[in-house]
Amino acid sequence: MAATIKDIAKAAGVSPATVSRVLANKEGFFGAQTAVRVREAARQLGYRKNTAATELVTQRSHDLAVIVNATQTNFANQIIEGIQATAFPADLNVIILYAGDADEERQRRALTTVIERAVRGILLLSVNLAPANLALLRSTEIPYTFLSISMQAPQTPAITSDDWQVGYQATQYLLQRGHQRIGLAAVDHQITGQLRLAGYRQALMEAGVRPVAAWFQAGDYSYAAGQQAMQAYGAQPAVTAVLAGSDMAAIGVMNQARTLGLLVPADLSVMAIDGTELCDIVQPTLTSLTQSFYDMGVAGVRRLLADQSTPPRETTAIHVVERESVIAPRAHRSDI
Amino acid sequence: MAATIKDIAKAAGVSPATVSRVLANKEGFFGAQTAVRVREAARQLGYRKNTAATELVTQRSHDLAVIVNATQTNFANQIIEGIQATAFPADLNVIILYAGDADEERQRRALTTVIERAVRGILLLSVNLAPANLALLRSTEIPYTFLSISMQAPQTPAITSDDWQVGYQATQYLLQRGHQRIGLAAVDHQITGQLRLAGYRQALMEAGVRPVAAWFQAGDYSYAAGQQAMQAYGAQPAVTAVLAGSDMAAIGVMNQARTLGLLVPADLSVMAIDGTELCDIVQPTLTSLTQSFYDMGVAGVRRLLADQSTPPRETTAIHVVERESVIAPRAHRSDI
DNA sequence: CTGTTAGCGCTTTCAT
DNA sequence: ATGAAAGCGCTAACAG
Repeated sequence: MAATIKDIAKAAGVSPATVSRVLANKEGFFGAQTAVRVREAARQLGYRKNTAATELVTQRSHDLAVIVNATQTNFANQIIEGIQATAFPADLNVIILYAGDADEERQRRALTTVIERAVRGILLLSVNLAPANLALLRSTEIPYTFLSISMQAPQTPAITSDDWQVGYQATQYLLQRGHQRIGLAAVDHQITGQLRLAGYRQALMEAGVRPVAAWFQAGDYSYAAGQQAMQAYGAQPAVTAVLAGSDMAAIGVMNQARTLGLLVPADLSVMAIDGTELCDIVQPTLTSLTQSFYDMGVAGVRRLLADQSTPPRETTAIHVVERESVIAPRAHRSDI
Repeated sequence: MAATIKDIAKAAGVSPATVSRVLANKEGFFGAQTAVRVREAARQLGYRKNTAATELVTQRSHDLAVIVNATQTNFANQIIEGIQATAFPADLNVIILYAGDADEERQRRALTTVIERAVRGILLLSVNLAPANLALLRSTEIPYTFLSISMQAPQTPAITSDDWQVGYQATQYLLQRGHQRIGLAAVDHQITGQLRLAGYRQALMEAGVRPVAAWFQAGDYSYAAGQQAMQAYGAQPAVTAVLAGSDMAAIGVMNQARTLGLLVPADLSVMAIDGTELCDIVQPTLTSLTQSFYDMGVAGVRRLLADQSTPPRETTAIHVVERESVIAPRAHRSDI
């Protein structure tokens, strides 16, 4: 069996309490030579702290849980980096659990695991929690925050981009480039997609463009959803530009367009929402409405650390990054 | 404060021991009606098990730790899926921790965290552990296995592809397609890269081709490394095909080739090692030496669960997936 | 500065 | 089938 503080106490000729104090670095509560003797004994015995015992008595964990959607969104890493960078100096360990976005049972297991561990806080990374699981989460005292997507339920704390503005500003950018017939592809019917759709419609209306139903092709932000949307637009698309719900979806749109014999951006402009490194490695590079994922992670940790009286919804910055996939539309038959 | 089994015991009119037995489902150690009463009381009080207490007394955790390289390799998800799928039925919770590949301090913290929690096993996902941290890991009784990359140190358990075969079979494939002057790009000088290089050289030699030093461009498997390698080959490359150390590196090679005015695969064939979904979404799609990442995850969990007497090194299957980026070389000036 | 004491919440003999 | 009691390894008053 592993060595305990009792063993160290015996070896160093002090009491367990003193060992505890030295090992926990309770400055000023032990003498210098005692410390040396204790630490030496600990080293010799290959002592490892027993976190379970500590947490049991202190009723406090040093862990921050991140629950991630299993359908790995490729921006999760950026958020996690932000989380780590902020948690580390605050002496918090970050533990990550995968949950299925669709799999309610896996969600429940992940939640139960971290709740029973009494973690310091829970960050939910683009996971759509089933109602029962949301209730479970709320039934605890553990602070939590959704990141990247928010829940329909009111008062659910979340840090996201302002998704209405995402739709609005991206569409505005395309309008400025001279597009009028603009498609919106692969955003869902949940709150995130709804807001983006609303912003998109508003931007069109303000420009005097009447949105056409067929310009909107809902989907689940995936590569396949992008492909399907483009398939629906067809080889002679009514739109001259497509705004896609994610980088992957945008790539799906581009590739499908190519399959249909269309050149991007010459025949069709494509704009992505997210702006991860994928935008830089595809050809042509993808112009994007870029989200501040790293900042979401930072803000998420800050919020859990802060007292919970802050407003529940918070947004992080967005901005357009121009790359190669958007140019002015060429004159169309109908425009001549 | 949260309810404990004592509170439930009082509410249900039984002893804490009985509550414990019911809640832990120790079949046959409690009566049917008692169980009902206990469970009802637990529900009413919103009882949550205290994992710290349980682990303290049972000296056993239900957690499996996965330590992941922070430089997020895009195949990590596949491995993690395999881990989850295997751990779940074995009643193990998977917790994931990010460590820096280069950052020794972050590695140490991640390791310490899981060691002090006395997790059931540790899976190291393509992380290159600093020597001191490897020693730390070995000093515990916790079973561990490296996944995807192995350590130089002998007797370090690892589940990887057979990297010599990776280099050998990929090169053989390119030779079969008619290439002779074949580049190897963006593999490192560690054990993984060395083995691939050795396999690559062997395949060339067997085909009667004398490897030229400049055909080998070492790197760190990254996109940038791929770009740099291609930059080194130049606009009139001596090679007709390049085998890249990862999917990202292969994309770096392709894009840089395009920048240099070369068409892939018409002017230059490119083959990737890994075979993740990236290969399918780039244009042209990337022919790859595909690794069985999901299986690595499965095998990793199996090994931790099994007794530790199995041979320390284990390999998973590899195979070539033909896509569009490799064709026969065109006749060269020098060939005419 | 250090030792003594009393648990944290749970499981697990050992009785009954 | 159930209860009493002991204790997992640690921390935190409280004395001194």
